[in-house]
Amino acid sequence: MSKLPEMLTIGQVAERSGVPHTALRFYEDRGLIASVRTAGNQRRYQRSVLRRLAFIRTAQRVGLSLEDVRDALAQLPDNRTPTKSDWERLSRSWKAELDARIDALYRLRDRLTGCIGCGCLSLRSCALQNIDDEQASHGPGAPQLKPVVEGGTL
Amino acid sequence: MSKLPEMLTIGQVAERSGVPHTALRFYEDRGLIASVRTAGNQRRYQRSVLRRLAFIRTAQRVGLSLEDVRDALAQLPDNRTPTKSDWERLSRSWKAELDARIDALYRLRDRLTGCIGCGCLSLRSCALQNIDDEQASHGPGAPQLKPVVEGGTL
DNA sequence: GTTCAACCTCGACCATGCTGGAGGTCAAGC
DNA sequence: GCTTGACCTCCAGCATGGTCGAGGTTGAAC
Repeated sequence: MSKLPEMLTIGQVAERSGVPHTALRFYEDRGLIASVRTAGNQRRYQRSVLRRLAFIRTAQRVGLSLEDVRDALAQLPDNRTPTKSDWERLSRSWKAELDARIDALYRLRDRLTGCIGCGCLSLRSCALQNIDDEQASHGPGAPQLKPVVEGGTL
Repeated sequence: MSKLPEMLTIGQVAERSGVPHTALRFYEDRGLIASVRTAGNQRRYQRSVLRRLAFIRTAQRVGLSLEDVRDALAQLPDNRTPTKSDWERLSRSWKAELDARIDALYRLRDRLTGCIGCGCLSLRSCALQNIDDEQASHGPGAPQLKPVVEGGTL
């Protein structure tokens, strides 16, 4: 019957998670993880931080920003075990994001693959031709976008 | 029978591609696109640059770095129409990269989704528990990685 | 009670992927 | 031949996602 939660030091978290201590402080700064402090001002982490970190790192590997991750994790309670509905909310919002990214990747890959099939020497009818659709809402810059990819060479 | 290739100015490329001229110079600097110069030192682009740009932007949106893109595009010839085998090489290398990313996204999503199913109140048997595998080779930092996610709260 | 690794803060610095401005040149239209 | 917008180079700056080091404190072991 452990009443004391057995907190982890930053060094232990770094070692166990594989995340450098510098990054741990950085994540804390950005609100992705939390710690409590000892009387001497040292960080102590709940074990649950390890799972959060695994989450963060995995999400980053697939191209999500720390801000995305922070927003998602913000839906989970800091101080209690997440309920099923906590999970459902997080999961739903992530799923949409992940689905969108998977979809974009598929389209990119399939277009490329399609180009092998079509030979791509005459691109006028090639699937790649319409790839431009993708940038319609891409960041700042010139307004947009007469779809002007004519047949020719890449 | 057009003998003159009808080159585009940087402003035209910016407008048609939606990529700001500042970014175009940046990409050229990094070797992702090429231009020729007029007698007066102004850039002129082949129309094919539009397709390269569409490619670059789409790839970026799915999380590939400019370096990745540059390496991939480097396999295409600058000065002639790509042959089928040029395309096949590019396509193969990209496909592997994209497949890997799609896979990572699927696993992340499915694990999350799986957690709804399992309730995730007792995580000891949850798929998320093993998510740590993913970071085994993740960048610099502490060596690695006793797999220490115990049952508990996220 | 001293030692010494591990911890703290703060600020500088790095890479990537750009944007924006200064100061000057080019080129097409009148 | 002059105007004017589009172009040029170079360099500073910004956001993100960190790392590194200086200078000081903590805490567990001896």
